[in-house]
Amino acid sequence: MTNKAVVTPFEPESRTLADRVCEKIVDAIVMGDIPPGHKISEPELARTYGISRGPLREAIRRLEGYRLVERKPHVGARVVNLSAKELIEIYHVREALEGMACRLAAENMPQDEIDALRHLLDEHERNVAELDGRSYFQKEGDLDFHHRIVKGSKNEKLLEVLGGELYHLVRMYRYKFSVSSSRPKRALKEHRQIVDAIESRDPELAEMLMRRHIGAARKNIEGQLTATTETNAAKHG
Amino acid sequence: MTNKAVVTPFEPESRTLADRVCEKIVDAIVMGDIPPGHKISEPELARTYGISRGPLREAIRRLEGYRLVERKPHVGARVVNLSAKELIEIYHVREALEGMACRLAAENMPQDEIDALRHLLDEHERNVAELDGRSYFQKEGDLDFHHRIVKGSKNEKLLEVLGGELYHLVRMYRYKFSVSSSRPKRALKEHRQIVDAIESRDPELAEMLMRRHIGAARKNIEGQLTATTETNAAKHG
DNA sequence: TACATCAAGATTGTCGACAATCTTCAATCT
DNA sequence: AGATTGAAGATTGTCGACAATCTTGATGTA
Repeated sequence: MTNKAVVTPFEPESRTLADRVCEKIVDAIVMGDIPPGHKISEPELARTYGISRGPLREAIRRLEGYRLVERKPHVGARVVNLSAKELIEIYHVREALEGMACRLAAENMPQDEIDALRHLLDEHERNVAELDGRSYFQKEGDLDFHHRIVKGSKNEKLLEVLGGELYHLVRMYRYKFSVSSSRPKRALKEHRQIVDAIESRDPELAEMLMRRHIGAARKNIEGQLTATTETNAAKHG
Repeated sequence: MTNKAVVTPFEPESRTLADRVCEKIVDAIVMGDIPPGHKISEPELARTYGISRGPLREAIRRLEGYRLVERKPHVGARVVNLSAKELIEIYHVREALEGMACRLAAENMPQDEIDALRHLLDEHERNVAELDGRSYFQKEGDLDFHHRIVKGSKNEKLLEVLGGELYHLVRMYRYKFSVSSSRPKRALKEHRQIVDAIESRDPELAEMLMRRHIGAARKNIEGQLTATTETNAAKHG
């Protein structure tokens, strides 16, 4: 698990212990260092990170808020197990929320942020050309694009919901399935269309394009999952 | 199986201390017993509820998850202050999420739940007729209607997001502004149209009607708020 | 008078220990 | 043998105390 404590020599660490430890555990879970379904033992993790159980419990409570772990009273916390059904559900939620975010961005996003978004897409295009897609940067870059649009909506609650409960789960799924955009060129084209709609200040079109974009990704995933399910059925049947 | 302690004699309070206290504080905040902006003092509340600071801090962490309080490190927690801007934001989020919920309900809601929903509306109609609207039952009943549709979508994540971060805030706003449906008859008619669309298994129409319904409520609120703002401006200007 | 400095008090963050509950596994009974 | 009961061990829930940080108000100076 790449322990990592011990050092941290020059760090004012103005934040609280729970803050830092929570961040570390989030990464460990998202990147699969702590596997899905794994028990979260308070004494063990407390030893691992060299802190007491108090701040650790605070961190675990936040993980629960991020929906990364599930807790049962007097039993403990386990890392969530990612089911295909839940992944589809998340994409439905994203379709609704990011569609609305895109609509609002077409109304509220400042021009300079739109320009920056275009530059980001140019950069992505270079990455896609160089690395032929399916790269780490492509994955995180896609999230960055979506995140900027949500910020551009100037709706704090949208940002809270998407960033609080959904963001980490989406990251986790991507690391697990490496599914991201298996069609990077198509996705990039759709991204450009979305920015065009935002810059044209056309909320209806912007929302529709974003919903199609996410809906297409969902259908793509549904296809992959049913395929693997059938494969497994063939194996075991 | 049937173990479950045989009888559950007089509330063994199988839940944890933090659970129960959290519930009490939620009600206290939502109903205005603890006013917006008020400081949440850990020692004070611990004395009030007769528990230690440990479980109380756990409860406060959950309140933070519900967005009912905001916490700053080394400073403490305060009850959120409800701004008009935030209320509008929440209605945008609801429009997106409940619109999607309604679409999915048109696809997945079982017939018996649709029937129950119709009965609920009949009951509401009686209440509206008797009490001439603006009653407590009307407020909670409206939330009940919306809640059932979200459950009917059979999408757990939708239920989590709406129930976890938004539900309590909406309740809180209603208690504070007593704004709810200032047009109960109109709202009831819209509710019936929505159920019709769901029963017709028409996802497009169902989503559109729900979005219009919530959008209308938002515009209604926007009107009231700008009106009061102007009044205040006139007063103080 | 207004502003900066600093000390006292209070509050939050952290820790270690005890109590309540759950899990495990061996012994017993049908 | 299979199921059931019970005790041992471990884990979570709860508590009280100490340390670190913030807030408040008084003091002194320009």
